[in-house]
Amino acid sequence: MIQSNRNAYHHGDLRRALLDAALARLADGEAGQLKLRALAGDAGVSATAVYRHFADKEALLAAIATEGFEGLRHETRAGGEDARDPVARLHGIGCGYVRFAREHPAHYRLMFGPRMLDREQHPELERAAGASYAVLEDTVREGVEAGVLAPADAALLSTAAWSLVHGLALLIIDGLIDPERADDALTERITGLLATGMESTS
Amino acid sequence: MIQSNRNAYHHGDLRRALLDAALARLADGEAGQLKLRALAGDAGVSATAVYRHFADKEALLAAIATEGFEGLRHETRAGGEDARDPVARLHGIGCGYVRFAREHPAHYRLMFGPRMLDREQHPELERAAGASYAVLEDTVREGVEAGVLAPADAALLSTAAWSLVHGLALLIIDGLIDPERADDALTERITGLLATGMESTS
DNA sequence: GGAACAATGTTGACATTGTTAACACCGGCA
DNA sequence: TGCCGGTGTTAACAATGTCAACATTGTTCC
Repeated sequence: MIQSNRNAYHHGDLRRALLDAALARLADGEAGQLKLRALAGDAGVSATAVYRHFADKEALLAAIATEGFEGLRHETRAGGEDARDPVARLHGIGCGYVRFAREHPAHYRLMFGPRMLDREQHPELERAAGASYAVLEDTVREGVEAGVLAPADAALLSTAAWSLVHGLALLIIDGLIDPERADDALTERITGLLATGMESTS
Repeated sequence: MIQSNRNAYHHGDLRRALLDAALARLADGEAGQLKLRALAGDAGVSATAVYRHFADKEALLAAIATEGFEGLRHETRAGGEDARDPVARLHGIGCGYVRFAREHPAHYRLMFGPRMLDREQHPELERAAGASYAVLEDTVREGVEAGVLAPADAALLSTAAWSLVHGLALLIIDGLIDPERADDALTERITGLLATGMESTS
């Protein structure tokens, strides 16, 4: 386990360094596409060295997207943590979701940008994405079982909630919603509208 | 006004031909990026001829996106046409919206894909996008004025509705929702959940 | 300890693609 | 008729993903 073997040739953990470089560029805005040569340069390494750690560019992007989904999972979980009932938890999750997208717009776009078909070729991505969705899904199921959410198809409610926060997140980071308005309060009020329709009317 | 001057040199309406080629490729799925050389080839013309009609690739994409927004406007308008009250009209609009995305996935992705910042540099795009959004917005306003929608901030209701259909549309075309389930009925049930929260509770 | 071997980097080259520059053709107007 | 603007062509360049061949290092086994 070498951890920082900077002997001018072997890098130590180039894979990690490349991912960090990519994350840094995403955090900086970096409107356009990530460029392998640039990432390699950031890591102080030759362009083709990338291929020792990633099959191709798509594999690298998949790895980044995977980490994004892990972050999204944490943010949503944290958002719903100190909520008493499932409905309040859903609100927290929704706010966490949109907040993640707002704080990491380029990263979020990458997560949902490149055709999702390739997810089937990147099991890690598939798993991470599923895990992040499960946060929402599980809470909805909880709510249905607790009787506070309409006993409709639970999958339907999850899909609706996901659609709402996903759409809102994208509209915000694409600048289609006035950035002034785009804060937690907006998310809260909007998710509140859907929550009303999801609540048990019994 | 020459319309089909195929004298081996001057094309007649290359601009239109290029756009049609692009639309055809989008309709064919065409997972990746559109390539200028390919479009030029489809039109039977040299790669650089494109630049006589479009400043650059982005301008061509903007033109395509513009036509997409016009199509979206028509589809949503048609969807809400024969509805009696504003709420029913909103349902129709939502279904039309998602249907457009389902029927033209690549086109829809292009419309929202490339950073929206450049919209400010493409007035046509800006206008078309605004007009398509107005269909939804106007109907919401109608509903609020008619008293069937909650007298909350009308902009909030519009944003919520847009978020929901936009998110749903993207989840569907990105394959994140089981294609089996993705039909008008799904849209209808999901928009129904939000509509409940938007309706006037007086 | 030393020799094979796997892992990891490097250089050089190639194909693709967007884009520009310089030139060619065509149709209309003075 | 001759010029000119609009339109299309070829040649070439730069950026970028990727591969092949080679170099270097770390490891493992005798």
